Amino acid sequence: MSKIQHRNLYREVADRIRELIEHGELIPGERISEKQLCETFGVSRTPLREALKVLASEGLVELLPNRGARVMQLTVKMVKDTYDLMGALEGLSGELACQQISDEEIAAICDLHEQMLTHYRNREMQPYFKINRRIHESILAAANNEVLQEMYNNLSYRVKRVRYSKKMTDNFWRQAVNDHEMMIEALKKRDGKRLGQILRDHLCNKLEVVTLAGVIENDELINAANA
Amino acid sequence: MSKIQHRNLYREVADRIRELIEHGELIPGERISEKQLCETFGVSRTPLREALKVLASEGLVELLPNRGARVMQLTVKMVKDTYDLMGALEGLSGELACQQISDEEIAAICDLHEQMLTHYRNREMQPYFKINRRIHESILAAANNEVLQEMYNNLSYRVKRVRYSKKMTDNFWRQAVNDHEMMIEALKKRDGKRLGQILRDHLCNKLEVVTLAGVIENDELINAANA
DNA sequence: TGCCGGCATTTTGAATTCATAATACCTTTT
DNA sequence: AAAAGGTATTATGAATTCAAAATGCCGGCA
Repeated sequence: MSKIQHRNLYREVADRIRELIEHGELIPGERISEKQLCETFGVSRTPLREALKVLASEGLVELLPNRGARVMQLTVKMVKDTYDLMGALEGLSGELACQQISDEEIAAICDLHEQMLTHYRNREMQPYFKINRRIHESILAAANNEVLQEMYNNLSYRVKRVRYSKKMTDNFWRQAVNDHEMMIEALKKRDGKRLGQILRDHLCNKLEVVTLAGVIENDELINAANA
Repeated sequence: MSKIQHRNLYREVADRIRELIEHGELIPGERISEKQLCETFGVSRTPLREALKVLASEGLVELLPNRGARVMQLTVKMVKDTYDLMGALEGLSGELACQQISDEEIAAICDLHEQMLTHYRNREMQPYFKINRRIHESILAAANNEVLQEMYNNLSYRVKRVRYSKKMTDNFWRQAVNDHEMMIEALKKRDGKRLGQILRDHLCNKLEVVTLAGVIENDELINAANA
């Protein structure tokens, strides 16, 4: 029995705008016309503006007083900063998870790990990433810290756009899988310090940033290079 | 030359409500009457409701659809979770700070540290905490990661209310000062790993939570015990 | 030709109004 | 007297309206 979802318009609208940003249909830096969005969504300006306020405090859009809203522009530094943060959060999630994770949960993660390995051997990128993501989510969930989850998801959303532009070279991929092996090992031993360290240091996300940093200057804007 | 502050009403209102919450004039769990707040602030419902949306995504208030807003109720678990997170963030700030902090910045922090020690020796609680806070803020600033700063400040705001109820026993205090000595040492050596570890493990905030946890059950609400 | 200033238009900010969901109160019935 | 149901009231959700700021356009002027 799932909770009844009283969907307010502003939540709905916020979700839709998030999608638009994620899929690159709203260009970063470009001015968001309230009227236009109102028309496309078929709502009045009130819920739309409320949605923009929420998105602004999530860091997805920027509100310039008397000058409307625009999609937050990401710089390489911002992305790097965000990834540093996410690394720390993943590390914490690993430590906390080890303190209380059940045998069943560990088994489930090991199972996911095996599936991931299969996808790796078959060089199936998309399925690989999907499982990869689920593993990290499982650890995050096992940490049993809602505040942490909320923060992580928020950060994750901010940089979701740039994930499309990642390049997965064979070397990086192998390294990533190797890290996951170590992770599983640490998890089985419930070695929180070690799992945390692995997650912090070797966040597979890092390589994406490295890739990016090679191309774009530190304070330069990230162009909306999406799929 | 400071930036011109275009103060929108909703920002102003949000700030005011934050103050009300912080000072315990809005009781956690108690329903926030829109009309009443509108009258006290002398604004219409539109900016008020926008402010509430912002505060909600900051985690300070809770919006129940069709049922108005209420000040977020803190449970001991939530506070503990938040402090775990803040510990991780402080740890990160230490690591990052060591990578790029200048000699001048280190000197400034050492200076603050000396001031703090004086207040400690004189048993001047309030000044001690003030300087203590400034030290942590300095390290956070030296980390040069705006996203991190933003997150930390947000988390800090959420639990600001409970800080009033902390008890500083002699033992805890001595321990805290001792940690600070180690911190300074690590900072001088620019030993990021170590500074991070010290900050993570021995966040002086932790003791407050411990104190609290001794009195209140884990999922119990924290009563609005303010100064 | 290029720049400045004023008017018109557009867009945002805030108040008001209208609609609908929730709550309280009162009546009715057992 | 207590409970159930229905109506009245109140509070919230959303649209509309009004006000003010910003932008754009045009003409005048150097």
